[in-house]
Amino acid sequence: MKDNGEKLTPRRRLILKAIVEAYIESGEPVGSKFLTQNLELGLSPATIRNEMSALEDMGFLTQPHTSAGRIPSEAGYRFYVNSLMRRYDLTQKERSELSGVTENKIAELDKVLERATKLISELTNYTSVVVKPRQTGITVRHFKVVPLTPNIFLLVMLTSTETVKSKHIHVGFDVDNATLEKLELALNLHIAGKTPSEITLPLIMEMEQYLGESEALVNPIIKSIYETISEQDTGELRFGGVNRLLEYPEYGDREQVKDLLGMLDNKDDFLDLISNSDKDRVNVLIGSENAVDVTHNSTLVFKTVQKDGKTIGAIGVIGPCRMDYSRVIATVEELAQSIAGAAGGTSVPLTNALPDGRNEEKDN
Amino acid sequence: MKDNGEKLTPRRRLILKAIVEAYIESGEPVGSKFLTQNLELGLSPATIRNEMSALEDMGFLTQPHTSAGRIPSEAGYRFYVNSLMRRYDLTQKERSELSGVTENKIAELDKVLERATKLISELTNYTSVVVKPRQTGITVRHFKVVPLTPNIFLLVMLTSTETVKSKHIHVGFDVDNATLEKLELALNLHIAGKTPSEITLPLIMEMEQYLGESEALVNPIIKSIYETISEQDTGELRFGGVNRLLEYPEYGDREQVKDLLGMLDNKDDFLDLISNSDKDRVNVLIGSENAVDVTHNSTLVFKTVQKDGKTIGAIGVIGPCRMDYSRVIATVEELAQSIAGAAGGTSVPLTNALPDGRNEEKDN
DNA sequence: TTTAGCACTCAATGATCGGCAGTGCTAATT
DNA sequence: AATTAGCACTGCCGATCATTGAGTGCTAAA
Repeated sequence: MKDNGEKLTPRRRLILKAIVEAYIESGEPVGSKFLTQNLELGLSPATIRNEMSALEDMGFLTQPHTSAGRIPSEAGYRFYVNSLMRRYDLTQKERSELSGVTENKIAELDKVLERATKLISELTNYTSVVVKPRQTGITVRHFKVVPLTPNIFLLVMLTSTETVKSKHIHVGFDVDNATLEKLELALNLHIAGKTPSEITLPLIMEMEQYLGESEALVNPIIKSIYETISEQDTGELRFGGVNRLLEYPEYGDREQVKDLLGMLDNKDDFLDLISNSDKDRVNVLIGSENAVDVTHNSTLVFKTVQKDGKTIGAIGVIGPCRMDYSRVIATVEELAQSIAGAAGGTSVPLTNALPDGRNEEKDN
Repeated sequence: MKDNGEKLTPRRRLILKAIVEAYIESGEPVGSKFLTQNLELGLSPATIRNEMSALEDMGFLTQPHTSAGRIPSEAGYRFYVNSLMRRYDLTQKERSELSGVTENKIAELDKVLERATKLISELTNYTSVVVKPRQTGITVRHFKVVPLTPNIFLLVMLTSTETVKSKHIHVGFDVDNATLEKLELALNLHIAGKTPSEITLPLIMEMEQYLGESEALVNPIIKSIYETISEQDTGELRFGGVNRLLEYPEYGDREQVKDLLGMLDNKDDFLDLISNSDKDRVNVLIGSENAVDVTHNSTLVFKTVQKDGKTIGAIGVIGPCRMDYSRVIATVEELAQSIAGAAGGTSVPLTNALPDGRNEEKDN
């Protein structure tokens, strides 16, 4: 059971690749007969069987039971993803759909991510996962105050994450517009650009002093600012196309689906996972490689979305280990880049996959 | 097979009620033996059997097969909900949790509804449904313009539905703050309060003229306004606690769950359903009473949320026909009222259920 | 090194068969 | 007239068992 994939004979690579791809497509264990028919080697089933047996010894394949064909083990998928997989070329149509996500320049992240959820799930036919990670050091960059009624006004905040939040502020007395303008000015002067820890008591008192008799405004406003920042801060996890999970026989077990869906509620593990991931490439976590318990029988493919060097989110796909890796990885990568804004133009390399399928090079 | 529920003997009502409640709790067909043990009538199984047979003839019960107990038919549930059910009294704890949804005066509808989704699903242990209906005649009540960079500014719009939307506007040239102030003024003067159909070409041209050399600003803005309004307009359908569906054996069929979840994508039927519903009470749609195909084996309990006489949303629960109606209805109603703002204080009557379970009155 | 041949294994399928929970009917009881 | 005891009947459920067939591992021959 040596797992040294480098020692793999070209022929074995070919066979492994064929098995993984056949299994990905059909979901049925792959037998020697099938391979002789669909692989253009002039080999008999017996030979294939020997090779398959060897691949099993090396840990790349397993047998569900003695008299069935082979299916890839996690190590098998891993080796496939790292070394065998041919990169899927997105069609023109797919490419344009993906870039369409950001087309009309809506810079609001939430909206973009929401569309991304839907699109990626449709294109891959798996359940999509979209994450907005927790963030620290968020500030309100700019304040606007909009009067509504004499004692209600709207506090509009543009945060450092480029999103706009607004809060209704109710106060116990009437406030005139002049006061509100003064308030707006004060907020932009004293509070804008400060992180919560920088908004200190002296600062608040200074504000109150400045506002004079309207100092009662300050308290609800500071509260709203905290709320806004912590809302932003919380992180978010959203799924799309959940019903697609149920298309795959590996999710026949109700419990598993239930647990997976339950992630929506306790999202912390997931957020940690994302924030500890490799920021530069598509991450592929196969089965138990995954740190989150409930996904031990699933594969998670995701990539963080970077903007100006900061992680503003992550998009990905969750599905059975038997997943169309090639297509999924290509799709996730393209979309992540499209969201990041193709401005930089530097093409990020795909995990370890070779670009053109010519993977059966002579080995050692 | 006369379905005339009024003709029901008090004893039969009692038996029907017991069967429905037992079945709701256990999910197993209810037999005569169980009833003699748990119902404090001094009756033998044989007598009960006769009565059950009669109830079946009237269409309130069915038998899954000859040698099983009875389960309620849709008509049975209906009669139960209309005439037999005792209203569930929320505990103090439940009540306070429900009212907590709106407690810190966050008037932003989206946020409230999102919390509602979660809460109602937790309290009832069914999947919750939250709807923001399509709306017509939406206007932007107030505009604010916030400069970001020389050629990007933020257009903040307060709509007639009390939500705040903002769009980044990119323009091909630099705009100074004075122009933006002028723009803001113009928007509030000419566009605020107008529905899309009232924003006519002459009006737009007037705006352009007023802005003079910055007329190029007008087009992207008008586009953003349309977008904002139509986003608001679209309606939204959200589920919460989807995994709870899988707890109930009636959703053992994968296809059914899949279709149900698929509703998230094509939400139109659902939105129609809500907008055609009774606005003043909790709607209970049992199985095929439901117009939407995929819910033919499910029950939908929902109530619209009114504010100032306008329907701003709907909340509800979806689950198997075998549902704890009493509790669900009470929860949905309480929450809908809590969201609407308990201000009015007029208690809306529950469908047709009598308030105190004394339903076994003498009949004709 | 490859391959043909063959015995072997085990999941899946389908038929058979009591057990059992609950019914409907009839006749006896109140 | 209403209720009940008795009893035969029905049909689901689970267990058992035989059959089938795809796929394997091994051995010996090419």
